[in-house]
Amino acid sequence: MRSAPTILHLDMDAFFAAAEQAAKPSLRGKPVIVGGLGPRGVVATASYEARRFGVHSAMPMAQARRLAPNAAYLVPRFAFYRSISEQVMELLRALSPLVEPLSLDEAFVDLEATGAVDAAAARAAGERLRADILAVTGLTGSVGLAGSKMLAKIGSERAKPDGLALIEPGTERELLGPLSVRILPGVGPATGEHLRRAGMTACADLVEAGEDELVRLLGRAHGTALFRMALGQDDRPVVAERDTKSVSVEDTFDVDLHDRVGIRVEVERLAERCTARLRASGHSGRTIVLKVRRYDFSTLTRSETLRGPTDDPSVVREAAGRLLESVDTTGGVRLLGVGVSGLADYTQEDLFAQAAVEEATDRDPGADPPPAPAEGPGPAEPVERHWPAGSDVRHSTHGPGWVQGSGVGRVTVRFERPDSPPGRVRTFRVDDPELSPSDPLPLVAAPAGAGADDGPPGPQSPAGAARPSSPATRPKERSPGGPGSPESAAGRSRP
DNA sequence: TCTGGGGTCCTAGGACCC
DNA sequence: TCTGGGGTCCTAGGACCC
Repeated sequence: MRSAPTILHLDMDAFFAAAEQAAKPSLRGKPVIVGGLGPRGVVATASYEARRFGVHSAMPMAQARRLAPNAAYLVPRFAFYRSISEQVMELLRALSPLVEPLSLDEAFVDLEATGAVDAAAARAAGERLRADILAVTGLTGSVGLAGSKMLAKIGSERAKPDGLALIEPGTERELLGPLSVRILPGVGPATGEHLRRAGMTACADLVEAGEDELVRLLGRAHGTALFRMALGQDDRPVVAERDTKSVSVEDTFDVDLHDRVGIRVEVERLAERCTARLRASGHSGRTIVLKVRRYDFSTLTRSETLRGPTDDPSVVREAAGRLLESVDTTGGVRLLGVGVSGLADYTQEDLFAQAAVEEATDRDPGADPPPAPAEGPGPAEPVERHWPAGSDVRHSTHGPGWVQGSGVGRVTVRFERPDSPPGRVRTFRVDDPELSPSDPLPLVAAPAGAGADDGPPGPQSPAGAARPSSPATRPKERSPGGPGSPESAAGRSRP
C-alpha cells in the first residue's frame, strides 16, 4: 500500500458505443448498442442512453432488442477502436513509462515510476489526462487514483461517467466496509452467491468473518486474497509487459452443428486460424486444446501436449482432429474452439513460414469485416457484397457515410462524418458500383493547416448539409429510417 | 431471456520420479 | 515387501475479467 494515491486507473466511458457516436453525428444522444447481431449475439457495449432502458454488457442481443427496440444496433469495429486505443495509450505513456493496459479501453498507470508524487500532483495529472484524451480522441474517460490497483479501479468506477475520483490512502477500509463484496476483484456471480449463503454481502462482513473462515469457504489462494482485499490491502504492482500464455479462437454457430463431417471441417478451419494468430504473435506452443460447447451449453475441453512446440498448421489441425474423436457430439454443437498453450518464443527465420503467416492473417476474420471483394471489373463472380451495419463506406457522388442497414439486395447509407451535422439517408443496390467500403475518418479534425484528406472535392462533400441531387445516378431515396430501422436482415452469414 | 470471444488463474487427481 | 512424502507434469473443469 502506498501512502500517496499514485496508482491511476483509466476507464473509457462506454467505449465502443461512444466511439460510434463520435463517428456518427446522427447517433449522438441516442441509444446505441454494439455487439453481435446474429441470433446468438450478446451486447459488447451499450451507450448510456441505452443503459437507461436496462441494456448492459453481456446481455443477449434478443433481450436488448426487446428492451430498446429503437436503438441503433452496430457490429463492433475492432480495428477502429484499436486505433483510438493506441492514441489513448500514448497519452498514458506520456504520463509515466509504467503503463499496464488491461484491454482496449482500460489501463493502470504507475505515477510513481517517474518520481515522488503527492495527492495534489496526482489529481492534476489525472485531470490533465482526461482533458488530453478528450482533445485528441473526442471521447471521455474516467479516472481513479488511489494507493493500490484495486482502489484505483473502484475509484474510476465511482467516477463514471466522465469524472475523476481520488481515494485518500488510509480511508480504504472505511470506504469498502459498506460496499457489496461484488466490487472486489475476483468476486463474480458464483463466489458472490457462495458468500451470500454464508451470510456475507458487504466487505465488512468478510473482515468480520476472518481469514480462516474465508479460506475454509473458498480455498487457500482465493480466501487469503479476498480477506486482504476486503481490508483494502493490495500490493499488486503495475506491470508493463506480461507474456502471453495462450492463443485461441472460437466460433459460436447461428445454428447447432450436427453433421460429424461438418464439425470436423470447422475444427480444422479453427485450427488454421489459431495457428495463423499464433505465428503472427511470434509464438509456437506445445499443448493443443479443443473446446466444445454442446446444444445444452455444457462445455468441455480436451487437450494434448506434444513433445515439442509447434506452429505448424497441419500439426495443430491433426491434433485438434484427434481430440475431436474423443468427444460425443450427439445432440448438436453450438460452439467449437481451438487453442494453443505452453507457448515458446518462435524464432525461426523462414521465408515460407513468414509468407504463410501473412496470407493466413489476411484471412483471419478475427480482424475487421473484410473490405469486401474489390471492385473486380472482371465479369468473374457476382459475389454479393456484404455491408456490416455501422461500417464506413464512400459513395463516389455523395462522399463518406456509414451503413445503417442492409438486406434484400439493398444497403442503406447515412451520409455524414464525425465533423458534419447529422446526415441524411439513402438506399442503394448492394452491388452499386459507386459505393465502396472505406476506412474510418479521424474523430477529431486534424489541427488547422493539415489538409484533411477525404471527401471527393466534389460539389457536395459534407452530405446532409448540401443537398445532393445528382440526376445521373439517382439513388432510391429512402424514408427517414431512424437509427435502428433496418440493420442487417441477413444476420451473420457463416462462411 | 437464453447466454460472444479472448484471455488469466486456481484446483484437483493421477502419473511418474526421487 | 510394504510404505511415505515431495515435486513436477499433464488433463479437465470452473470462476472470473473485459
